[in-house]
Amino acid sequence: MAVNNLPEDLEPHVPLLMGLVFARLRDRLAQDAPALRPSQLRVMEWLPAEGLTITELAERTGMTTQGCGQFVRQLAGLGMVEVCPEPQDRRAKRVTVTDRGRDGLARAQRVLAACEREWAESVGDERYRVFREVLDQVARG
Amino acid sequence: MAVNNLPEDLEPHVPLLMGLVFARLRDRLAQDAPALRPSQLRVMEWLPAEGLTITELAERTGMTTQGCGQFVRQLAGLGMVEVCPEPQDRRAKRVTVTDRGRDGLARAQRVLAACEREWAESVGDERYRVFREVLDQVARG
DNA sequence: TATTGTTATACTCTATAACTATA
DNA sequence: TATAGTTATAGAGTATAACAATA
Repeated sequence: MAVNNLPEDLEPHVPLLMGLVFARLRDRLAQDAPALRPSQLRVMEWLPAEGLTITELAERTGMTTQGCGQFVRQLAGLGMVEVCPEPQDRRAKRVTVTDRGRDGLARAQRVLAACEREWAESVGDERYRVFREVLDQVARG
Repeated sequence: MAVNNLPEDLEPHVPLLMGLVFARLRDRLAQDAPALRPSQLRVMEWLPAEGLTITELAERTGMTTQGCGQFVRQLAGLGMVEVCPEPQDRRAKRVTVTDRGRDGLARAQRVLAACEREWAESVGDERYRVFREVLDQVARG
């Protein structure tokens, strides 16, 4: 359960509001695309078709290689990614998305897209477009 | 370290962008208002001057009473809140913010406000106003 | 030596279950 | 019997440190 009944007159700060949005998205994903948890999604999303090594994936996601390795093992156990030795460098491993993984990702992305469409309809397309642009600009610093 | 170099042409989804904003805020708070961690802030913020019982605070924050109790104990240990028995109901405890807690909160709120001012300046006041409104509307559902 | 990945360990942020004391 | 709070335990999502294998 997340906070839901914000006092009408309160002006909450940005992280509180974003936390509520996160909770809403988490619930929708758990409902409609439960095969991947949000944290797993966050890792999977960065894998291109040709795959990446664990170190490369860790860089993309902003995690340590250790943390990333743990997620890769988890995801491999779920059949979402495949881990193969790299012939060029026998230290490294190449992580690629499986069909199952692609399906899980696609489902999650459809859920997120549906949420965004609902929001845009609720607040107005033009206002939502501005929201999206500002969010992107602020996030990129 | 969080993801920072998003590919220029990529259109990332909302939770990814919000995650980046969160990371930015977390770093700023750790730098300029380190006395309270974000999760502690999230609990403290809901305490009015007259205080609340743990059960009431748990409702406000959307946590379980157990989780809330743990934060209250932590915060009491840091001198940020004071926990007194309720004379009317000897089962209950009243949690109130101390001077130290008020100071920590005020510092954190100043940091958040400064971030928002910077963002507004960067993207334009009117566009930031729309962003804030849409975020509020989406968060409240 | 530097890099890739693993193992071991630990910390934070919660949750659930079982309990105690009071109402 | 229901409610306020605590204790015990656990799981998710990371991190750091130390290591092994390879480059």
